[in-house]
Amino acid sequence: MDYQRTIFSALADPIRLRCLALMANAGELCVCEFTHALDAPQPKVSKHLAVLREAGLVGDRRDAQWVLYSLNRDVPDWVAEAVAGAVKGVAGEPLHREDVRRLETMTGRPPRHRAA
Amino acid sequence: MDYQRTIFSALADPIRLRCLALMANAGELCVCEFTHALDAPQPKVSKHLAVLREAGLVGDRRDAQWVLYSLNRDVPDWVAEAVAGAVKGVAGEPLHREDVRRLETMTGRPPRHRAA
DNA sequence: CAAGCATATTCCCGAAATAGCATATTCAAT
DNA sequence: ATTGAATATGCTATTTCGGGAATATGCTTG
Repeated sequence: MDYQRTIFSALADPIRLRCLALMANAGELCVCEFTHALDAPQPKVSKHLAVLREAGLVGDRRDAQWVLYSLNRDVPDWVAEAVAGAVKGVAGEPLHREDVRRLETMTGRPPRHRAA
Repeated sequence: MDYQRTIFSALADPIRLRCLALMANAGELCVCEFTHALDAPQPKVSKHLAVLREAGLVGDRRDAQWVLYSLNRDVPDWVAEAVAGAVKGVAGEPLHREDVRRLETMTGRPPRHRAA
């Protein structure tokens, strides 16, 4: 039952939900993109992404100086369902629209390479 | 964004997840049935049910000396989706099977009346 | 190797969540 | 009115969580 707790605890934070919604929307993102879109301090963002990673909800890969995070699709069905619900819930929020806008107007975003 | 946090925080506890799974399985249940099925102290169960109620995930009604709790179906779609995922996740756990067994073998369960 | 950017980690603190125990409240029956 | 069962609440101790600031690590380029 610890696993369920881990999953839902990971979902129980606005910053983490906003990160998930951004990834659902834009695919792979690096930490500085989250930082910019959320308008939040980098260590804070980094720590929250670590929580998502440790819960197995996201994967990360290094590309040059960036670390790119993306949704992990390889999760149990019920987890995917819960995450889908979470993302839909966040997508309806004005705050999320602002996040998307800030992301899209961000300058100096890292070049996009293909994932493995 | 506080609402999302409330919902997922409510789901981020094993006792509460087990309660939800029991209700999904057996419909309306009174506190003493939860207490017996979960094999947990009554005040603890009562407080966790209060968290679920305050999050809007369950409803309660009084019937004579009992208070009956049941899943609230009148929630946003994304909430229903998240809860469905949670319940599925719990349903696969051995612990939940034991909860169901303890509930079914419980003696002195309150008589079932019809809800309004 | 030095410098600079991107990211992760550590430390400390205040806020919030949880458990356990005792006690209060509510209702039914006598 | 009193008793007993069912439920809720209050209190305290403990733990967990999130934020902020500083710092460390890793990668890239010159």
